[in-house]
Amino acid sequence: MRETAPRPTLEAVAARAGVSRATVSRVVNGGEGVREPLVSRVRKAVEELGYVPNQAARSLVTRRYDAVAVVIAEPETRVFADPFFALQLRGISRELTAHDTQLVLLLTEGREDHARVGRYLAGGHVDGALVFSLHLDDPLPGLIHGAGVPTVFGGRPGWADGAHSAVYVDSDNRGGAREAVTHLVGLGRRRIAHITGALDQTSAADRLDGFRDVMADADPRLIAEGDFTPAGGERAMRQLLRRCPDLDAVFAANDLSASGALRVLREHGRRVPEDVAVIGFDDMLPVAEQTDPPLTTVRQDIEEMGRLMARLLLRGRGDRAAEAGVAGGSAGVVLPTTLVRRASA
Amino acid sequence: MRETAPRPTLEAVAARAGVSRATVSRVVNGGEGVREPLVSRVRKAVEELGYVPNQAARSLVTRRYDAVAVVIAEPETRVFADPFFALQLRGISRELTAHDTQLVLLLTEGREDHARVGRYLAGGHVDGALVFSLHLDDPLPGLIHGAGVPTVFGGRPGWADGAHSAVYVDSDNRGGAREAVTHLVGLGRRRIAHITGALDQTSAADRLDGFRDVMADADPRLIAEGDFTPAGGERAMRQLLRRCPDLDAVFAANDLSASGALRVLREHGRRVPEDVAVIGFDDMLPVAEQTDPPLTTVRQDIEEMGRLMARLLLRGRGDRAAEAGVAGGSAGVVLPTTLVRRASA
DNA sequence: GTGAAAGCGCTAACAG
DNA sequence: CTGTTAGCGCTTTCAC
Repeated sequence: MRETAPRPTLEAVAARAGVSRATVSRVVNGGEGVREPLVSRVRKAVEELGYVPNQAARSLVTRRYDAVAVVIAEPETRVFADPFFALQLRGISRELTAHDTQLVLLLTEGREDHARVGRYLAGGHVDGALVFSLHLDDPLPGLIHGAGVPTVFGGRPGWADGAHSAVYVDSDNRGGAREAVTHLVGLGRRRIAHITGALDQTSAADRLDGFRDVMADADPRLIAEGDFTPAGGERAMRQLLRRCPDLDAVFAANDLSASGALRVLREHGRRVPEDVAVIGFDDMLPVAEQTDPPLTTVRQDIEEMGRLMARLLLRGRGDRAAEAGVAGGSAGVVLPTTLVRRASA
Repeated sequence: MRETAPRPTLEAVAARAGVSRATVSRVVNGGEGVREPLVSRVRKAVEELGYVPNQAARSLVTRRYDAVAVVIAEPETRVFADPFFALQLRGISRELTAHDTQLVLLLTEGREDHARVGRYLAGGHVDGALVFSLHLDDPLPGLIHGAGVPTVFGGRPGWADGAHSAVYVDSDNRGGAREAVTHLVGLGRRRIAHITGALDQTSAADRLDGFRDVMADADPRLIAEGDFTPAGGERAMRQLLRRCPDLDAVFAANDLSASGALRVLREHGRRVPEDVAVIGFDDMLPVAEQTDPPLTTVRQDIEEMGRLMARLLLRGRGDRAAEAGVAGGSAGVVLPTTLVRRASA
């Protein structure tokens, strides 16, 4: 990359407008306390020179960056192709933009990247971090902790040890699952199966808990482990049909696995919902509305979660990691879910 | 957001190691020209204090940022849910990471955001920009031009006026389309229709051109405008069936619209590929492999495109916008496509 | 090879 | 209200 063209400095603008650098600085930062003849002279000079403040210099003294990092761990490659993140990112982006704050996306693909991320966060680039902690054993939270940057987590973090406090935003996974299964029971279904998500993620674990809340004494063979993918859903569904051919309903941990399950059910000649009722989770429109039949599912407002994360961080509810040990106890915001009825259950 | 915890400075490390700031700086930046007793003393001090260089201060003097902006315009909301971007981003991210460079994602949702992006790019945050110019009339390229930052475009930019030169990476959209249609012809199909993409994007226009290359004298009613979405594909397919019930093949501008077309064909009792052969574009696995029947399609290596964009920028082939007017002529890299045969054609 | 000193572009007291 | 003066934390000549 070649050098960037030299840009005019405050000094240059000051000279051109015939004022001091301080005055230009004031005008550029809102113009408070500068009288009229000057303010427009300065504005004119800024315009003519195409002056844009150098953020590095500004941050050096203000210690503000007007930027927030979004950290996404991507151990499996599938993660980013998931519309889930796209939606959450959009929510975040919108909220940040409204606050004139930049979004810096940090993707990590493995442990090698952790150090880089830690350096970045500690190196004075951002005012805070939004972190998606995907897996229970993820070392990332610890690193971010060390960087001493205010942080909000997306989804309930996995470390239940209480050693850290954490601000996070999550959906009511357990409650949503409960509602789905209760709905199936209300439909008169008795042999209700569950296809789990990747159980090293809290969302999957919480949905399984919700299933168990309602089906306390369920046949353990009615629970098959999936991984949030259509392929995983297919695998799990085949397993279930083999183990319990008499099942009459399936609650899948997300819409993607539900779509896989639907495919297998069709393959086996089971009618949905007549023979087997199916409920998903997420209400990911491009999936849930396009399946055959359209999917009954538990909706979570993913974009709103993103927006909320950003809002919490910006409002200063972001947890200063350095103090985390002191406070103890987590401060989570849990968003409600709603059951969306379509044709599959 | 609360203040970030105070971090140790070079000064502190120097004091602790009993050397000057200059020496610490040298060690931190590779340790060239510092003798052994000192270098390890400094390393130790760095370690103990948890020192991380302040990038703002560093950039202020070096004028390097070790960061690259990725600018994505998102006029329609659908854009980001598209796996296309996810893949391209991953390619970019991987390449940048390999060069110890940060990825800063800038999402723009409308003209209001343009100024913000311009300021960001000009404000000294990044060494260059990767820009996805989605629409022909997008004002973004101009703005980025003004920021005077090296830039590589994703996809051939729409301004064909030759006023700007531009470095870009694109797929061989026209050639790929040609290959698809030629394949259909080879299959003995004679009434071949085309569902276009959003024609204000060069990729859609180029694919249409490729279609015409082979079907020079095609019945104009065999061309229906789509918009790269499944819904658009459905609409276009209905239109085509109404206008030309005798069609025996469809080339859709992407897999998503092909999936919509398949749905409509099934609805109308047309067998694929027996009655109507269908070919898509992209080879977006989650779509192309899951359709019924699996989709024959033109593959482009999207992730590689992203990687290549980053590589070009990093290698200094990035176009210094300030000089763009001088050079004239565009420097584009066009990646080959390959036809992937599945069941639909 | 190492340290001293200057200065990157900006903001924030502090005078006037 | 406006200008003057110090730095923010770092790299980089330039002497030693």
